[in-house]
Amino acid sequence: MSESRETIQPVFRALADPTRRAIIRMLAHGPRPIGEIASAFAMTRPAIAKHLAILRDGDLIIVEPKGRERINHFNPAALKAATDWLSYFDRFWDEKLEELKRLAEHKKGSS
Amino acid sequence: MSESRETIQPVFRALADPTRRAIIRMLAHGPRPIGEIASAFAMTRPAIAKHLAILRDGDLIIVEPKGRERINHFNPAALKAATDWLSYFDRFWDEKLEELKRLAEHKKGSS
DNA sequence: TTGACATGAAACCTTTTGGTTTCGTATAAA
DNA sequence: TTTATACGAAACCAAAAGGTTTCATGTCAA
Repeated sequence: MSESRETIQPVFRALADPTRRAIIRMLAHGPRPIGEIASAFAMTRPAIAKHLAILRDGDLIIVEPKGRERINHFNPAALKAATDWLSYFDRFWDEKLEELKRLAEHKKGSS
Repeated sequence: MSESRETIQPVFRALADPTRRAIIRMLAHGPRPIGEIASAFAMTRPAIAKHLAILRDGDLIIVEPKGRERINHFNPAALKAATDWLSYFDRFWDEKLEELKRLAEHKKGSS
């Protein structure tokens, strides 16, 4: 009842940082080694390496060792956990909309 | 280009904590004052108050002052920003699936 | 008007986060 | 077989996050 899957925490955690979201967008357009990713940001390679570790933890990227490089691939399937969690609230939309509308009316009346 | 809206950061930040996600689920079933929310968790009221502040920052809840109570209402509309961000990646699904499939095959071959 | 209650707010503490610099190591290339 | 390159890993640091206890305040109810 509490949370559909325990795998959801690492995903939402990964999505919480703007740099990591930017990395996801970048890798969506094609796999890249760390060095190439790092050169696109105003921070050092080790900093990016940590972000990649967190993304890996959420299974959002998969690493392909290739010679002395390590190619990072985006794994869109991992986003499904987050999407599912969010879609649960679709059914509350109409109901809550009415509730909040009434609330706004009252507030207007008492101003 | 970087991020559809700057309003997305407070939303993803709010969603990153399991307690806050639990509060959202609770409030989806009906508005509640702080005290009632706090009594459902193994932490103090001020701790919950901080979580509510972060949720408010992401516009995920709206407060209705009512006498000496402050009723917290869930605002599902605020989740749209996150949903939209995620849905952008739907179009990469098939493409990446193939890419990762080939990757898995290669790995199998070289083990 | 006095007391109880629901809450906000401040001060404080510990752990996590997001970054850095420095160093070690495996692979590719000269 | 050197040398350059791409990376991982460790040690360190400041700031943010997630809690706590304590106190002040506004509102309801006797």
